[in-house]
Amino acid sequence: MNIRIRQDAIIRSLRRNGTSTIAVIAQDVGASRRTILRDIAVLRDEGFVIHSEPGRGGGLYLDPQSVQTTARLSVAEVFALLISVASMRAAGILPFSGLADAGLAKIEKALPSDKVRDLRRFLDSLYVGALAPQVDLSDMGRMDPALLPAFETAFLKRHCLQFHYRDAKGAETTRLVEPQAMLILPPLWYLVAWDPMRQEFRHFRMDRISKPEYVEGSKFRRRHVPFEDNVRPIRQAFP
Amino acid sequence: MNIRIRQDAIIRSLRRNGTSTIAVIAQDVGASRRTILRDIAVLRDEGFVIHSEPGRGGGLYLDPQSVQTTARLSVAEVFALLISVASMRAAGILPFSGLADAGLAKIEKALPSDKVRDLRRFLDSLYVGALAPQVDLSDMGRMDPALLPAFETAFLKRHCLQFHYRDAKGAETTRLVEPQAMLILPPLWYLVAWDPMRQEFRHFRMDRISKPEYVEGSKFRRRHVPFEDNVRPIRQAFP
DNA sequence: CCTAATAGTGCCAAAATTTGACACTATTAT
DNA sequence: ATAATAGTGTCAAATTTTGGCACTATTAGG
Repeated sequence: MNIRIRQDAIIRSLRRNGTSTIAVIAQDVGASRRTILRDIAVLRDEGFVIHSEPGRGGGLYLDPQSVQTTARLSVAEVFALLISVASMRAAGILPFSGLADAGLAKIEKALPSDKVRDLRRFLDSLYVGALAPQVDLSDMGRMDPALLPAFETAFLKRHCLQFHYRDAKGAETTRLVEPQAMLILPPLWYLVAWDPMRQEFRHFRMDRISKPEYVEGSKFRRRHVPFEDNVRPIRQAFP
Repeated sequence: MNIRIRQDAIIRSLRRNGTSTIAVIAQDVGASRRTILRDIAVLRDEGFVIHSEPGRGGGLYLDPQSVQTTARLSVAEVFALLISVASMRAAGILPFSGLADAGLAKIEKALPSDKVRDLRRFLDSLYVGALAPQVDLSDMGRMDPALLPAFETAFLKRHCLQFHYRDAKGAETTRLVEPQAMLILPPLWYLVAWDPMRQEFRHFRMDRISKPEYVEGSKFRRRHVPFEDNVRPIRQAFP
């Protein structure tokens, strides 16, 4: 049995029975007494506080406060959580916001120091998404909110996006691009993307995009070109 | 060698070299090509985005956005985060809820399974019954819709905007700025603008702005400075 | 077109790690 | 004194991981 699953079973058994003995746990999870002892040593090492009493009538007891979790979150995930908690608190409707903050503080602290810069850089693409779903204003009139999911997916999975694009002269073409960021300059939304056909970054007005679909497993080599060096000035995006 | 340690070494190697090949990594960490390939499959499974190109001149590239963090959260903290995200989603106002969910799913997965059940049960009863109704979307408010026209004009005509701003401490100042974008983190709106006096980008909470008026014939050139180097982190925008 | 260099997969035997059994020590209640 | 418990050390057996090999697919260059 997978060690992870077995350790989970041990914790479960301890919690269920309150106090337990190694023999009982071994029976419970279907492993030998020796193995359970080894696993418990590991769990203690990982921060679980497991009290024990030797002797007749003795046993094990899991300190309930010591239940912790480790999870590896991507910067994007941390950010999504940040947005969520910050917005809720700002709205004054988040109970336990102190706890949520404490949790997030831990997560942020666990980010390697150079990732703080990454986090800021990531703002680019988030700027966009952060705004996206519910902006319900006459502003938004010019772009179809139904388009957004495909773009979100494309950003996050880093897939190519294919769509129909009607340019300023009304000519319609099919594009296959690698999305880099969303830029919102009310009332227009722009997709900033690498166009591999033309080998350059382009802005696409969202209200001129139709039938988007993301193409899994991009057949184009990814651009690792720093964003800021390659995006054409915003000015040019304005017709 | 321990698989965790080896995977860390692979990530380190990828980050150090930017682009790399399997053969080089294998040399680097002292394992066979086959093993590196297996490890990379696992890393991808765990959320690392590793791009690859076959063929002569091909190789691997670790997407910097997939940088991950490990943090130990107590059950209470996870709980608070769950409430936050679930409430936001229930109210339909959480952007990138997919990401937040993914993050929380990871956290939950790392919790003993009975805890997860407890959390879910509690959450279901909580957000349906208590939280969701409190989220009032009409409260998009906090910002006066009457302000928008002036801002729209400023954006479109690319004029400077002057307004009164009351900061977190209640102090009121007059600002003259060049609007760049609107950042919407419901229910708060932020104006992202270049402040020529202070020579930096600033966030202004819209609900703290009053008496806006645009100044025709801006004497300031519009800034196209990349966001990431100049915008203060969103977090700091929340007092 | 051909060749070299690369990512990726399937298979299997060898290598390494984990597990279980057993013998042991120390502690405690009856 | 005895029974029941936590905990440790050792070693062979069981299981998992690893490396080697043969393979396919893709790409760049000659």
